[in-house]
Amino acid sequence: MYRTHHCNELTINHINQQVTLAGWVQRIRKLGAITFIDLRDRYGITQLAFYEDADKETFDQANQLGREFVIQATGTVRERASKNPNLPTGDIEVVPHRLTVLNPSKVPPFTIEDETDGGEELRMKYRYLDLRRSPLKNNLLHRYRVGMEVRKYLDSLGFVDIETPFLIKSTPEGARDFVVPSRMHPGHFYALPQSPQTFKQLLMVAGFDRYYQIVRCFRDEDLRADRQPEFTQIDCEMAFVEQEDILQTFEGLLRHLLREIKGIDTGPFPRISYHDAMRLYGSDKPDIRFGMQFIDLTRSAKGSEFKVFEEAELILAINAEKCAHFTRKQIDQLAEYVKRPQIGASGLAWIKWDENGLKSSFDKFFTPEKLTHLAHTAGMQQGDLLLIMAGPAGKTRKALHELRMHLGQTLGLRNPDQFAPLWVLDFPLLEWDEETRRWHAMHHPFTAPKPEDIHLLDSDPGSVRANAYDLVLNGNEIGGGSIRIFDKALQNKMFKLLGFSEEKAREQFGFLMNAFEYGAPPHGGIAFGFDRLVALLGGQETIRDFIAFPKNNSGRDLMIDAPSYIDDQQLHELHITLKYAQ
RNA sequence: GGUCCGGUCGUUCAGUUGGUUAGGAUGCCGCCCUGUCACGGCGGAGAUCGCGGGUUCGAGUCCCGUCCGGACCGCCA
Repeated sequence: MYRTHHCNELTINHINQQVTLAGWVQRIRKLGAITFIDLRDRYGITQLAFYEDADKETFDQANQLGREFVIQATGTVRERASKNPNLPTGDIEVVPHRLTVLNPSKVPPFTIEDETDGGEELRMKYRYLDLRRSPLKNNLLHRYRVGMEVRKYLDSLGFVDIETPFLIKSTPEGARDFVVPSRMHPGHFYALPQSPQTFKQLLMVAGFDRYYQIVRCFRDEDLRADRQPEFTQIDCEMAFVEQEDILQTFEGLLRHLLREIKGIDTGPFPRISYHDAMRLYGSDKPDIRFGMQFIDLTRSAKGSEFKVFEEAELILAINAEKCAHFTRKQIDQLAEYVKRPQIGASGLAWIKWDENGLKSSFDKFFTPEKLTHLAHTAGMQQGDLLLIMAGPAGKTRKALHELRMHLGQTLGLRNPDQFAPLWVLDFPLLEWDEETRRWHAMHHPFTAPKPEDIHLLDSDPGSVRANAYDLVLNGNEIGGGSIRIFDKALQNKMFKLLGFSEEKAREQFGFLMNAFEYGAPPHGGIAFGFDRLVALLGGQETIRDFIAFPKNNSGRDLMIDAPSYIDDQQLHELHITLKYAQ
């Protein structure tokens, strides 16, 4: 046995006991005739004290150690002469009489401290060292805890964890697939699942009723701070349910997590339709920790010589309460922000109401009476700053959404300790893709249209609403799902709308269509982005720090250096010839 | 596919109008130090300024290209 206790265990109650500890050398403090060593393991830190007078040999040994050496120390627990209240073990220290170096260490390339001096790239390359640091270590422990609570909750409701395959078939819908060449079938490829979607539906046909899986999914798209090419979903499906059953069940899941992990009870989640979310927030994942809902001024702002307003399809405003003190420079900076190419607004108009009365960026076009009327229509109070954007509807909503989020951030309204979940309901079933000039499934091709909208499928597909829902937390989509089509005829109709020939549909999804001929129950489900959920519950929006071995911005694993070339023999076996020389 | 930011001792940052012995902090090494816990004090070593070209009497600094990293847009049913 390498140790009798771990490094966060010993207290005043262990005084005079003989103990053996093992761990990493965190820090060495040499004071002349005393040397202190902070010994670290997963659980915490215990101070070792070496005295030249008492035990010269062990003292000399201790002075040979370096940072991150793995050592084993046997000695006596003593009460400290000067205690450290910041440490759970701060009342005691261990005075070793025997010291063993289990393994020496090179000097690490960055300091293993809570606030490390290492940059991102280096820490990714030496991820196993970065994970020794408390913040990262705690993130992974937090992730484990969230996962356990998910399992506890779902298990208590009779959900069954069933594994689904990773080597499956490529499908044209959705994201780009990661693809795996088949050695035994020349020219054939597996694809890694973007999600276990069809399999969980087949499990419903199989009668499993309530399925879940915390499962890896793969999408070959560009990365973001909150997006990795492989990521984890809490994937769920239920049979014999309506939308309301699913909302209740998974609202329960998030409430359970918030209660168990954060000690917060949010009460029932608000619900909003997709239509209203876009109207009031310009986003299908609004952050409702703060107000600043959109105000439609399209009618009331018209009727002047101000061309920007006159020619606009839509005029929207947000009221930044108590921001009338913003300087001209600050407002210009906001305008610059929305004019960045990523947002692409053409400008920003404003009305300021301070102690000197109303002032606007379009004063020369508006009479004072008209300006006053507009300010009142927008619900302004003295001290407020109204920010107005005008232009094509879609673009204006999007840009004002960005401005709202930016303001929320800079005004400190996006408090990571506050949790404001909501359901967004009634998503459109389809969206028109200008590029391919065809309809796309907004959620996925198996999503059921609302029964009352089915008659519009032929005449006005764009206005058909789906039984689809997203769970949004603090401006992040953390889960989404739908009631599925379980009727073969309707599913065929959907495929047709999406531009699949009958032959193509059978080739891609024939297995599902076949299954639907053998008694498919009504069913529906939801999937949560586990990494995102874990990060949000941890008070952050970057998922990378909650994944043990993540990929970098360009999809590389800097530690193992993947992806990489493979040798010709492997290529040969896989019947692959490279078009470009390495 | 595109936009923006960055790359300087092990690490992290500074480096002014182009002329510096390329600087600080931290880490590392050595000496001193009996109560530290971000210990302290003194001293020392440590840099092809990402790479390739160009402008110039002279480039870390300006220009072009390229590679790498980060953030974002497109993309992500």
